[in-house]
This record gives sequence, C-alpha cells and structure tokens, in this order.
Amino acid sequence: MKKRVSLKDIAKEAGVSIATVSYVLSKQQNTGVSPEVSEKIKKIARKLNYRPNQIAKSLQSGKSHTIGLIVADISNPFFAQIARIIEDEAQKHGYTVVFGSSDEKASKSEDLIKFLLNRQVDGFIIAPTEGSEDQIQFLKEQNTPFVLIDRYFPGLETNYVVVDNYKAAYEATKRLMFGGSNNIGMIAYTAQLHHMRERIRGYKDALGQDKYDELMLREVEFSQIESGVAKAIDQLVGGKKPVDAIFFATNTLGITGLKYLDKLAINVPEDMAVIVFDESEAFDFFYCPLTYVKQPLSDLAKKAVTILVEEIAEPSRKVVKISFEAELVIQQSCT
Amino acid sequence: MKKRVSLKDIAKEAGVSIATVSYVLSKQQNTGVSPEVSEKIKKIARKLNYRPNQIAKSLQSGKSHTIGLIVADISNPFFAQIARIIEDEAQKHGYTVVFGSSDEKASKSEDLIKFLLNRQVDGFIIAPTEGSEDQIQFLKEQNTPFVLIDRYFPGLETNYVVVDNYKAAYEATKRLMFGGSNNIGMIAYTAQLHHMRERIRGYKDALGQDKYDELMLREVEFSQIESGVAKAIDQLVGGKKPVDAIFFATNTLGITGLKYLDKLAINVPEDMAVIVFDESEAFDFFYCPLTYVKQPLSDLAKKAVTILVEEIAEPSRKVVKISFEAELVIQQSCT
DNA sequence: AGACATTACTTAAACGTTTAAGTAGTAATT
DNA sequence: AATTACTACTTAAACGTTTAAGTAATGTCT
Repeated sequence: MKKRVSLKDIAKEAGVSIATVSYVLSKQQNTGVSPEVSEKIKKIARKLNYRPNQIAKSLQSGKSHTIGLIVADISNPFFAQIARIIEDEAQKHGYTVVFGSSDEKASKSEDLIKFLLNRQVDGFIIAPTEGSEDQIQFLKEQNTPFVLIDRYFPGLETNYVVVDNYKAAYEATKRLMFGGSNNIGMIAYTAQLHHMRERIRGYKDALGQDKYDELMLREVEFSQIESGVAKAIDQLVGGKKPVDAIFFATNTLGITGLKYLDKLAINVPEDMAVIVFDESEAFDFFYCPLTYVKQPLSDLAKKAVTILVEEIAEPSRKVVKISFEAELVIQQSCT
Repeated sequence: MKKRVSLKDIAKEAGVSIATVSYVLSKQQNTGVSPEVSEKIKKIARKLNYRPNQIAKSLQSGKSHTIGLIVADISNPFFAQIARIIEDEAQKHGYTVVFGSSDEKASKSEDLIKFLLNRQVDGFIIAPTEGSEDQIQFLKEQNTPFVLIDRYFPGLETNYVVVDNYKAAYEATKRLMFGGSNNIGMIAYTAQLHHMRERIRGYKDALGQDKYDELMLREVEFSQIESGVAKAIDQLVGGKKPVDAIFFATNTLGITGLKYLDKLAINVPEDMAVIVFDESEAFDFFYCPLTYVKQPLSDLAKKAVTILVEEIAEPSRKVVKISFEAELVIQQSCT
C-alpha cells in the first residue's frame, strides 16, 4: 500500500506546522489562520489527495464512529433487512456498522462483544441470545452504550426497541378463533427468551383456560428446526384432539412447517388454518395467501440507531424502552 | 463509558515500565522478562480486565484487521448469504467485517470506498456496480488489496472470484431446448456488467443464429424491476412469436417474473418452461419445483476471503482470477 | 582482573491526529 | 511610551500501543 498522505506531509509542503494544517482542515469556524495560508493548505491537501486517518482521530478522540451489530444470523432475511436499514441510518449519522452473527449461542455472542469492544466500537445494537443476560449486564456496568432490538430481558433496565409480541400473538390467535378454528396449535422455539414467551403467552391468553391444552403448544430447538417442526406437526395432527389451525411463532418455523404440511398433503386453509409471525418472500408463492404478523422493521431499526446515537453523544441518560405495534395482515390462510 | 484499562495502568500497579508490560502481554516468545515479573503483570492484567486497544494497535501497525464488504444490497438474500460466509471466514483470520450497500449505484459505491478507506480498512471485497471501473482502478493504483466477487471487469487486471456465467447460462438454455421449448426468451438487467453480458452471451450462443431473435431478449432496469418485468413478459408472450420458455437472469427477476406469470394465469411448465439463475427460499413454495442455476456461494465467499487475507499479508502478488462452475439443478419447470 | 556476554529491564520515538498553551509581531488604547 | 489586545501562527502533550536502542547489574571466560 502506498504511504498515505498525512498532515505532516501537507505541513512540510506548505511550510507551516502540523497544527496549522489541522486547524485549517478540521475546523469549520476559522480559528485564526490567515486566508492565504488557509487557501494554500487546502489546495495542497486537495493536490495530494489527503484523506484523514480515522484511526488516529479515533485514538485521539476515544470515539471510533463505529457501531457493532450483533444478530442471530445475518443471512436470515429478517436480520438482513434490519441490518440494511441500520446501515443506511447509521451512515446518515456518520457511523460505520460492523456486524457479527451469534447463531443464537451465548458463547458466540460473548466472543463477538469482546472482539468488537477491542475494536473500540462506540456502541452496540444487539438482538440478544438466550443466556446472554450477564453480557448485557456487563455492557451496562461498563457504561457501553447499547440498544437491544427484537428481544429484551424484562429483568434488566436497558434500552430496547421491540414489538408488542403479546398483543400480536393474542390478536393472531383470536383471528384464528374468529375464523372458526377450534383447536389451535402453536409451534414455537424452546427458549426462555422473553419475546418468545410473550408470543406464547398471547396465544395462551387468547385461547383462555378452557380452550388451551398444553399438548397443543409444541416447542422446537433452534438446532434442529426441520426435524423438530416435523415432529411437532405430527403430534399436533396425530393426537386425539387434532388441531385445525397452527400459529407459527417465527418465519423460519412457518416456512419449515408449511413445507411439511405440503408433504403431508394437508391443505391450507381447508384442512388447516395458518398464521405466521413475520413475513417472508417465500410466502408470496404459497398457494394460499398467508395471514401473517408484520413487524415494522424500518421503525424498529431506525429507532434503535437514533437511540444509540443519542446515548453515545450523551451517556447515561435514562433508558429508553420502545414497543411498536405489529400489524396483522389478514389474507386467506386463517379461515 | 468507564475509562478503559491501558498498559499504563498495569505498569503503574506493577511498578514497571509500559514497555515491559507490552512485552509480557503481546509476545508469545519470552523476550527477556523474568518469570516473576511476567506472572505479576499477567495477574494484574487479568485482575483489571485488561483488553488491548485495537485502535492504538492499528495506528501503530498500520493494519486495522478490518475488511470492507461492498455489495449491491445486504438485504438481498444472495448477498446476505455471501456476507454471512465472509463473516465466518474473516473471523477465523481475525478480521472484522464492515459492510455497505451500493444499491447498484457507482456514486454510492464510491462514497462507501472513500468512507471505509478513511476507516483504514485493510482491504475490500466488492461486488462492483456498473460504472465503478475507475474506483477499482483507483484502488489498484493505491495498492489497496481487494477482491471482486460475483462480478468483475474483463478490462482490469484484478483479483476476482466469480462463476462461469457464460457456461451456466449456456447450459440452462440448452436444457430448455432439450426440454422441448422452441422459443426461449430471456429477461435480464439493462447493464453492461460483464457477468450479465456473459449470461446473455451464453443464452444467445446456446440458441444459435437461427433460433435467437432480439425480441426474445428483454432487459429491465434495476430501478423499476416490477414494472419492467411485467412489460417484458407482456412483450414476450404477446409478440407474433410468443415464447414458450423464459430464462430469468437473476433470482429477483425470477421471483418478480413468476409472480406476474401467476397473475396472467400462465402455468409453469405446461404453458411456460422456466429456469432461474440463483436460488431463493421463495422457490420452495412455487407450485412447480423450479430448475435453477446454483452458484457455489460458500466456495466463492471463502475463496474471496483467503485471497484477500493473503494479499494483505503479501501485497502486490500476482492477481488471482478464479472462476467456479455453477450447477444446474434440474427440477420440473423446464420441460 | 579485565573484557565480554547475558539478563532484565527502561527510555524514547513513532504511528496521525487534536488542542491547550505559548509566542512573536503588529495594532489599538491610554 | 507603555500597556493591552489581537492576529497568526507554533510547541508540545496526549491518545495506547510497539519496538529499536540503551543501561545497569550480574555472570563467565581467559
């Protein structure tokens, strides 16, 4: 790599001190440099194609103007979309985004946080994994600015931007009941993550004491989605009280589940009503237009960035907790 | 943010110089520090929870251990998947990935390159946009390590990792002919990007002089995919020689096109055979299992990282040009 | 005993910035 | 003429590392 041009090079060529060059090039207000010298320096800077070294600036200022984004998996369209919006929004504020995928593993998440902390990121946007409370607590104690997104820990006083999962799940389930379904099953992840428990709670509450049966709620492991969903569906349709509707708790579960229903030649919505949490491009080609819970991704992501940027600028403000409403997009799979 | 622990803090507590601490903590080989002092320092470092400041290291070494990834759109699953693989691979080599989306605009791409260059990235992995030759040339002149991925410029001597687009398109088209299609249309992007021209060239060559008709090749703008594809299909099916097969040049075009075919009640493959370049989760739910061109994403992305990392370590090696074979996954949409 | 090595450190410069504090030189005020 | 104030700079320290070069104390060899 060719040696980059530094203030020193410009100073030498202009016959002034480095400080003068710095004042000219970095200050908007004129800090007492004569117009002639100022012009001369600017001209030389342009000629030499000077680009300031952000690393040096960062070392000096203690700010890297970089934010770390940690999600479960950047290749999951849900997170990829969030990442894109965060990127655009961060750029507007002059921030770069570095990202990492935790694969829902607390250990990977911890490694990533440490790694990015060494890189001196100014703050984090994190979709926390199960069991990462202590990491989040650690960030809090360290006073590292961060915002949780998509999920949060009710026991921790932190910034977060989420969706009202309880309400969304409640409404979705009610819609299935309204559509005439009597035995409504749910397929969720085996996770103590609050957003997942909230979706489950919404489902249960909508059904009420008498309609809910614990056999109708099936949980599958992150690590074996395909086999887990298949088994769950087998149980839901094969029990003594077969379900006539399934509420899928995430889009990945939905996609996997719909494929399996296809395999079993179970028709939606005739044999089985369906609602899925989250969207997917895949649903566009499903033979029956799906009713789904639509999260305001853009709002979530933008808000997360603005909160983070504000917190970086003014640390230790009061925590900000935001919960957006999700929208139930009603199509034909729920009747 | 709490003040971070630096070598100085450790040095003070241990009663030694900063240099000694640095030697102990950064060297694997013992550089002449007594075991007692060494142990003492390590213990204090652990106690204070010392984490080295990468920014300072970077300034000193001139290496940021960060690579910049520039793609058209990180939320496009094709690029999101590549990003994920690059992330994992980069992590293995101790690199962080910062990303940016160019939206296929040369101006955005240029801004991103400048922005990330200021951030002192050690190198780039770029899926270049149309009209970005001069930016690439600039990086080359600067001796900034980079690898192009997915696309490249035949006129420039650069590292790249791509797929043999000509061959893949040729074979796809031949497969459509083999399946009995007589009038095979193609929908591609209006772009001089080499990979796109190669796909088109493969299509043309497969058809040969007599079968190819310029009316059967429709190009649509990046900026108006939906309307463009609709218009293209209208023309393809509404001409005096209506096509009985369509080859879509990318997965986005394919998804959009298939939706529109649905709208027109054109059945695949009875009324229209179809092959799409690239995969999509969406295709899993299309009523007819699609024949598609499968790119070895993992190979592409991993190779790009290793080439880049090698080039960073040993600049100005000979350029490396890699072309992988794509696989035609034959299902039922092409007969 | 004197020369030379070796050990176990320390000093100081460097990376590229920013910025408080200092310093000439000139101009205005008394 | 002396004081003050301003202008247009420069000096130097700092951010947290690395590392070549220096040094004092001890050990070894002839």
